[in-house]
Order: sequence, then C-alpha cells, then structure tokens
Amino acid sequence: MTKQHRPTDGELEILRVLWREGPSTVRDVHSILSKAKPGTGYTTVLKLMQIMADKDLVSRDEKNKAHVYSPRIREDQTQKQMVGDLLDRVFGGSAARMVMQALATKKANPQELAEIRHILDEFEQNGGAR
Amino acid sequence: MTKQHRPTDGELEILRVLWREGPSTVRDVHSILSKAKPGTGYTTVLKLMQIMADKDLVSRDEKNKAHVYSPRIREDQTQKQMVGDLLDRVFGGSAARMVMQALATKKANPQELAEIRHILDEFEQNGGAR
DNA sequence: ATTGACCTACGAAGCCTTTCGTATTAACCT
DNA sequence: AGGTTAATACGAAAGGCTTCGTAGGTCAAT
Repeated sequence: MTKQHRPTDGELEILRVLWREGPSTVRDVHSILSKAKPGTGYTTVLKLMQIMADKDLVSRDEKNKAHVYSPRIREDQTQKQMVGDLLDRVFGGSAARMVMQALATKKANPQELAEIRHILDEFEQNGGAR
Repeated sequence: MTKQHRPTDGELEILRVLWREGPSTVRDVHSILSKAKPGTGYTTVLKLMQIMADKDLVSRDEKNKAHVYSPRIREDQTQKQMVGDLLDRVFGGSAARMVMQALATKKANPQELAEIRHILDEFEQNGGAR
C-alpha cells in the first residue's frame, strides 16, 4: 500500500469537479473551473490533468479525440485522509478541539448541529467501529 | 487585514514547538524536532526560523547571542484558519461531513465524544456566537 | 592571544507546483 | 483537397519550500 500523498490545491480543485460531475473532458473541467476563477487557462488545466494521470490520481480514456478523465481515488477516502492529516499536524490528534474550531469558524447552522449529534449517536452505538 | 497564508508543513512543526514550549532558541527547537525526526539539520531549522521571522510568523529577540523566537500568531487562530480552509477546499463547507470523517479516522474515544457533545450544547445555547 | 565551541548569515541546489506558449495532430466542413 | 477549429503534447519559466555547506562572528577558558 503506497501511502498516498496529499493532493495539491490545484489537483483537489479538479478532483472535486470530477467527483461531482463524473467522467469529464478537459474542456468540461476547464469551463467549470473558469466560472469560479475567471482567467484560468485551458492548457493549465490540461497540463495539470496530464500530471494527475501520471500520478494515477485520475484515469484517462483516450478512445475519443477529447480524452475523458475519471477520478481514481474516492472522495470520502481523500476526505478521511486529509482530515486525519490535519488532525495530527495541527490539533495533535484531538478531534474534540478540531470540532470546536470547525464550529467556531462556520456560524453553526442549527440543522448541521442536529446532523452532527446524529453522527455522534451512531458512533456511540457501535463504539466507533468502522 | 492581510489575509494570512497557510503556514507550510515545516513552519507548522516549528510553531507547534513554540506554542507548547514558549519562547525558544533555535537550539531548543532543533533538539525537540530532532527527537521526533532524527537527522534534522541544525541549519535547516535555523534557516526556516529566519524565514519565518521575515514573514512575521515569529518575532525574534536578539539581545542575547542565541536569539529567542516567539510565535506571532496564535494557535487557536491558526487552527481556526486551517480548519476553515479545509472545510471549504475539501468538504464544500459541510461541517457535518467533516466531523463524520474526523470521527471515522480516529477511533472515537468515548470521553472525546462526550466533550464534543458538550461543545454542541454550548453552541446551541448561545446560537454559535463566539 | 589562541583555540574551540557555538552562534548567525547567506547562497545555492533540488524538488515540486503552477502557468503558459508553441508545436503538432485530428476532425470537420465546404 | 484545403482551411478552420479544437484537441493533445511538450518544454520551460517562475515561484515556493526545504535542505545544507560554508563563512564569519562572539565568547570563554586556557
């Protein structure tokens, strides 16, 4: 098991598009990203996606002229990895402290608070086994 | 308000030492870091701390021969910033989802679960005001 | 005063990420 | 077929992070 590197900022932006939209061409990804960040160059996105293919972060279907890219790592797995990383690097492993700061940042939406409570209930029921 | 950059990995390691130990010399920091990561070079740590002083991440007292460095940003503020950043960048702003993955990573310690519940209680009482 | 221990300053190399320009190739239309 | 459009490939530059070697300064003890 090769221990995954953290995806870079740019890679993450692209992965997020692929997770949400499913298999996409460079043009697809570019047009979405350039909505959020105007001025994003097409070949910049292309190059990044090529590098991601080299790193096996995405796979590439070359059947058509415009290649179609798909994520090769799962969103939830990446989220877990990155949150675990932050937990160690910034919070010394204290999940409670991290949750506290997370809630302090976002003005805690009452519905979200309820969701979090629900998650806690589940964790207490089966002892956090995964 | 100059919007703070994320500290780099190396900077964060040093900041964590300074937050825990208080004002310290390069030698202090180096001897602690090289316990966790043997082979860490002294001048590597020195250079990094000099750069951090340039960036105003730390301040430096030059009264003595061995300069004494102090953090210039607060730990809780940095934590808040970094968790907020991760929230946006990988969880699309959903705190609930982030908490879930955090708990899935760490085998949720029952005492911590209780702490988190307590934090939620407080947030519900005063509506997330800080 | 000379030595040795310890400190800072500094430059530079190596690597990674991001960005972009240019070249080339493929498809389509008339 | 020829020309236009749209795609990929590639190289390279710019900037940031990390690492380290070397040089030079200071202090104390001999």
